[in-house]
Amino acid sequence: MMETSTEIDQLFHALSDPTRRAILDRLCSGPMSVSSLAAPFGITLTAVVQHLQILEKCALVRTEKVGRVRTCRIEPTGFDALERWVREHRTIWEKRLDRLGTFLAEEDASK
Amino acid sequence: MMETSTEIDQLFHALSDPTRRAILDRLCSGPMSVSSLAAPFGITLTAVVQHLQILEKCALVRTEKVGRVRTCRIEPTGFDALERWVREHRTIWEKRLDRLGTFLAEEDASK
DNA sequence: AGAATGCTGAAGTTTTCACTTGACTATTTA
DNA sequence: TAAATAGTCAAGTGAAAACTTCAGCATTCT
Repeated sequence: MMETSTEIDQLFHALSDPTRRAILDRLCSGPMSVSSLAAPFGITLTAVVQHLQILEKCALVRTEKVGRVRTCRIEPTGFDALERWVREHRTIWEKRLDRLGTFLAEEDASK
Repeated sequence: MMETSTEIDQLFHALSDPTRRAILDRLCSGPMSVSSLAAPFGITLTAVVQHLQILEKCALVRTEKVGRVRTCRIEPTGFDALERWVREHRTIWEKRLDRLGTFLAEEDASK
């Protein structure tokens, strides 16, 4: 169902995995090679690379290969997209809360 | 891997599905029974209920059954948790960018 | 040159996910 | 009271997700 696999789908999906969020946290201390990035996680290098591909696809991470070393760094674009989504939806949310407020006020007045 | 299935995992996972986000959008126009909520989606009632359970578990939706009708409404708690996560991580992100700035400045100075 | 390092690619496994079917229960309505 | 309505429950299906293993291939070090 839902044939439109949007950017935001991928973004939320990427962030829903604790290992992936841990990778981001780790990259916050600065750029890193894949293997030193992978070191503290108890999973294979391959698995970490797969996570990186997912993070890269939604612009949370950027990687660049020089020689045999691939360096990974945080890419803020994806995070910006998340912030945008949150900001847009907060206003909708607030509208709804206003409506609820009105409803409660009306109910109160009718007593 | 990663035995700690935290709240934020569930939250991001819940929001990663387009149908689930559509359900939220729909509920923004006000509380609704399960069947009228489900009407525009081309999936079974059962499927919608399953989505609702996921949304309810991470406090994005609240439901209440009166008689044979279950009324669904938005519950802002989950959204608050998301905003908190974004806010916390924006500062980390910014720190990283500062560090990058420092790095670039240092590199510049050494020329 | 030879060995170690850093990563890549393909294929397989297990678990989780989104969804369905169909049979059932409780509440309204006619 | 019978029939329609609103939702529930248990079990099953197919595809995607999160890994793994293992065999390769450049690059760098000795």
